[in-house]
Order: sequence, then structure tokens, then C-alpha cells
Amino acid sequence: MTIDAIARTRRFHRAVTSEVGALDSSFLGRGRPLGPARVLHAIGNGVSDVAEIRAHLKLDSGLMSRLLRGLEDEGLVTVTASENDARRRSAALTPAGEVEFAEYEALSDQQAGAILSRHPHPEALLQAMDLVATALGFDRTAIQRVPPSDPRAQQCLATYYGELAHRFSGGFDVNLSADPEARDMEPPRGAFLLAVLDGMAIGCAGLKGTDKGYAEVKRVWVAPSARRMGLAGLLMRAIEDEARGLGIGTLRLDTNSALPEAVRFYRKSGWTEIPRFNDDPYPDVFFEKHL
Amino acid sequence: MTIDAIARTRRFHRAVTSEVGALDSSFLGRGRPLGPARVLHAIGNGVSDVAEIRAHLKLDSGLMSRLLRGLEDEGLVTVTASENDARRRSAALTPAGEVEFAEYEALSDQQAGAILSRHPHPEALLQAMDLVATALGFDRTAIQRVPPSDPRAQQCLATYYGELAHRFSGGFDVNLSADPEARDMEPPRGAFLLAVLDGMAIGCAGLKGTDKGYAEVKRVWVAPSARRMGLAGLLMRAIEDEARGLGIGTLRLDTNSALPEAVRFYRKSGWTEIPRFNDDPYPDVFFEKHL
DNA sequence: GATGGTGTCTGACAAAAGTCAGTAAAATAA
DNA sequence: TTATTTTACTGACTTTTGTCAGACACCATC
Repeated sequence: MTIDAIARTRRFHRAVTSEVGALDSSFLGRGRPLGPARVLHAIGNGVSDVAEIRAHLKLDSGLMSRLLRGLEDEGLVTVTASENDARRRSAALTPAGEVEFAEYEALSDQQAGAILSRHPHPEALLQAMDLVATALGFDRTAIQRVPPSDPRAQQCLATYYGELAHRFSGGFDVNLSADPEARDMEPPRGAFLLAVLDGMAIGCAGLKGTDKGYAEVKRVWVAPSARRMGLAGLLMRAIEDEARGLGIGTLRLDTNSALPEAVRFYRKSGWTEIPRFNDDPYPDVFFEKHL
Repeated sequence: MTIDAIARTRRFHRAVTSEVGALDSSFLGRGRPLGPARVLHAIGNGVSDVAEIRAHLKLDSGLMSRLLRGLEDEGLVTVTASENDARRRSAALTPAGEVEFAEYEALSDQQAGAILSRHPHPEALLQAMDLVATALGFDRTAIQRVPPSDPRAQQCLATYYGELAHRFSGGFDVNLSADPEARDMEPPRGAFLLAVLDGMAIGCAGLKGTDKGYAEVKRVWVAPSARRMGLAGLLMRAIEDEARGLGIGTLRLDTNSALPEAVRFYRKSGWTEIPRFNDDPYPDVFFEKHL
């Protein structure tokens, strides 16, 4: 590693640390110390289980308890016993808590907007931020099954289609392609998987059930900021696990030679090329894999 | 500002906050709380004046005093009265302090190296980090006069020459160009300015004194991560101030039509095009400005 | 239904960080 | 010169955060 690279990384760190400090101190502007503010924030974001909050914020159980008591006393939070395990407790915002949470959200949005709006080329900045965020947290990536109608899934697909339109010489119109019906990509016929990192979808993959003795792998996409990190491999392994769980023994997929990195990837990971098996106008390369 | 852009920015913030937390806790690994560690770090980085440290770390004067006393008791720091103002005090590392500081530096370097080395495409990551760091801190940019021999200046120039070689169809060899002698760009004949942000040079500009009744502006360069932010304007205003300070009334510069953004910039900012005034092989556009 | 383990809470501390009024010494202004 | 301001220091706080040993209720298991 060159000295210059280290220096640049550390400079990034300095810059970002002071920025983070500024955000944190803006959180203090609402007259509440950082501890309770962070807990309120976590609860507002749907982390309701007390143990989960504790793990998330790395808090001692005693401290956690007191912070929750404080928020209860303020009338922002109610804590009730969990349904299936009465030892565990679950926190929820009161209406007043919702209001207070919204104020913090507005502060954060404002801060984020300020950074973006004073930049001459926001999209470049956003792409850089995506790349950095993905690089820093990649190990925390979680693969989760969602319905294809999930808004994050839809967003991935829209980006995917946009990219295909850009890379295929004749463009790409999803309506001309064999668009899987949503329920073919939901249990019990199939599945749709999202790779999520820090709350943002950075990749997806679909498993489409058919009645022809095999299932198809569709819509494998990795966000530009996460490429070459091995995410496609993670997604494909997860898709194969899903298939096995559904009792599917054979997988097929189609792709296009205009996407050489995809073709290379499938060749490398145990897929064998087979003759055309559908009449979709876009693909020109076809693969099969037995589980 | 679209919702998605805000969400992406906030996601970046989340990712980076947890990373920064990890660095901070690695600082705790040396058995010293964050407060003293930060003060030691500041002193090691050349912020010796007590008032300056206080401003930099936003510490109360009482707290500052106690932190310094603690570091003195540990034998890491000596605090002496300032030379020109005996009320002010100035801190310096003892040999033991130097050693301890080096340990923190090594920790930071290690952390930075770890981030880079686990990434498949470090240069892209570095560029993204530069862009983000510059965007976040741009307002803190400081313009400072340095000798052209300053290593940061040399690094800017090397990058500048590399870029010219890349953009001129016939390449660029600085030895064929009229390379200003160093002392022509130092007071009292001229000046060399550096734009520094978070310790990193992100731009430069030179003022080269001549005996021909005018001075030349040379080597105006802005780092890719800082372009379109108005830094060239800042640098040029500073160069003009330098020229005025040296009693120079007329400025000239040459550039090349292969750098249209530069030509556009000079046209926009009060320079008038004039006929060729030198026999340098590279430039083909010439400007003059009266102060 | 006894046993051991888990999740939360409380009390009792301790460390770290932050606050503030007052003091002393030096610099600056009147 | 004297008065005022500036800079750092000290003492006496408070708040925030972190730690730890029980206590208690609950769950799972034999």
C-alpha cells in the first residue's frame, strides 16, 4: 500500500469525522443527550426489540434500561413485554415520540440535503458516497427474501432495465421480454432476493418457478458501487439454497453476450452452456445447472 | 432534491458513522480516554498553541487544562510559555510523547490500509473518498503560500504534468516548456500558492516574476475531486492579491485550446486574449489582465 | 417441579466529559 | 501609571456514560 493511498484514506477519515461530529452535535440541539437520541432513533427506525437495540448500539443492559426509562418518563416511548417471550421487551413510540422522531429525521434530511445542494455535480457525489459506503460496510450485507412488489425490489429492477437498455445495441423493452409474473417469483413457486446494506438494496436475484421441470434464474443485478466484491456469488448461492428448499433440482438462465462479465461469471461458477430454450428476443447465451 | 438522493446520503452517513466509531474505539485500545488521545494527536500534528488546540477540538479551557496536566504527568508532553506572548502557552511532545504519538499514527495507518486492501479496486475507492472529502469540507479550504520546492507543491505539479501529457495530443515534456526557475516563484519576485483541505493539497497556482514589466501566472491546477467548485477562482483571486502585494500591475498567462475549460474560465474572469508573447511550444492561447 | 440459562431491571459506583465562577499573570489601552 | 482585556489555570460542581453484582421473572429441559 503506498503512503499516498494511506494519506488519502486518512484524510477522508478526518473530513468525515468532523462532518459526523457536526451531525451529532446538531442532534444535541433538541436538548437531549446523544444516548437517548440514539435509542429514540433506533426505535423510530423499527428496531423495537430491546435486546436488538442493545446489540445495535452496543449498550450495557443497565444503561439501556435507564435510557428507556428516561424516554418513558418523557412520554416518548412505551415498553411492553414481548408476545412470544415475556422476558424480552419491546419498545414503541407514543404519538409524542413519533413527533420527536420526525424532528430528528427532518434534521438529518436537512443535513443531507445541505451537503448535496452545495455540490456542483450531486450525482457524481452520490455515486462516490455509494461506493465508499459499500466498501466500508460490505461485510454487513444481508440477503433477504422479499416479494417482487417490494419498492426496493422495483427500484433495483428499474435500474437493471435501464442498464440493459443502455448496453444492448437495440435498447431493451421489458414488455417484449418474458416478464415473470410476480407470483412465479414468490413461494411456493419461486423467490426474489435482495442484498441489503445499511438499509439500501445493492443487488437482487429472482428465482422463477415454471411447470417445465426446471426453475429459471432471472434479474441478477449488482449495483455499480458493489461490483467486483463477490456479491453476485453471494446472491447465486442464496438463490440455489432457495431452490433446494423448494425441492427444485435443475436451474436454467439466459443472458446476453453484450454482458461479458455475466457470461464469464456463470461459466466460472458451475453452469454449463446449453442450446436456446426459449424464444425471448433478448438473450443469446443459455445456461443450466443441476443442484 | 429527490428523496432517493437524501436516502443515499443518509445511508452514506450511517455507514461512515459506524466506521468512525470503530476507529475511535481503536484509539481507546492504548488505555487512554478519547480526550487526552485527541489532544496528543493534535500536538503531534503540529498544533502546538494551547488556544489553537482548544479551538480545534472545541474544548472548554478548564477541561483543556486538565487534559494537558494529565499528559504532562504521563511524561508525554511539556507545556511552556509562548515566546512573544507569555500568557499563551505552547505544548510539545517529549521523546516518550513522540513514541506514543507514533503508535497512534501506526494504528490509524493500519486502519486505513485495511479498508483499502480489502477492496477490489482501491484507486476507484480513493477517488471516491477524495471526492466526498472535498465535498464535505470545501468551506475549510485554506490558500497558503509555500516555496515551490514544498513536497505537496511538487506532487501537485507532477499530477499536473501527467494530466497535460494525457490531454495534449503530442504529450507533454516539462523540459521543453519554459520551466520557471524556483526563485522566480518565490518572494520577492513571485509566489506559489497551494489550496489545502484537511491537510491535502487540492490545487495550486504560481506567480512567476519576470523583468519584462509583467508577471506570469503559471501552473494553475485543481485536483479532479475539487473541480467545478470554484476553487480556480479562489486561487486566481489569491494570486492577484499576491501580485498587488508585490507591486505588479500586469499579469499574463498562456494556455492551450486542448484545455477548453481553462480557456473558458479565463475569458469569464476578466482576462483579455492577446497575441503570442513567448516561444513555448505548448501554449496556443494567450491572455493578459491589468490589476 | 426442580434446574439452569436468559433478558431486563435496580442499586451502587466510577470514569469521562462538560460547566462555571473566580484567580493570577501578562498584555494592551486609557 | 492605572484600568481593562486576554489567556490559562484551579476548584467545585453536574451531567453523561460505562460497569458490575445481584434480584427477579420467565423460558426450556429434564
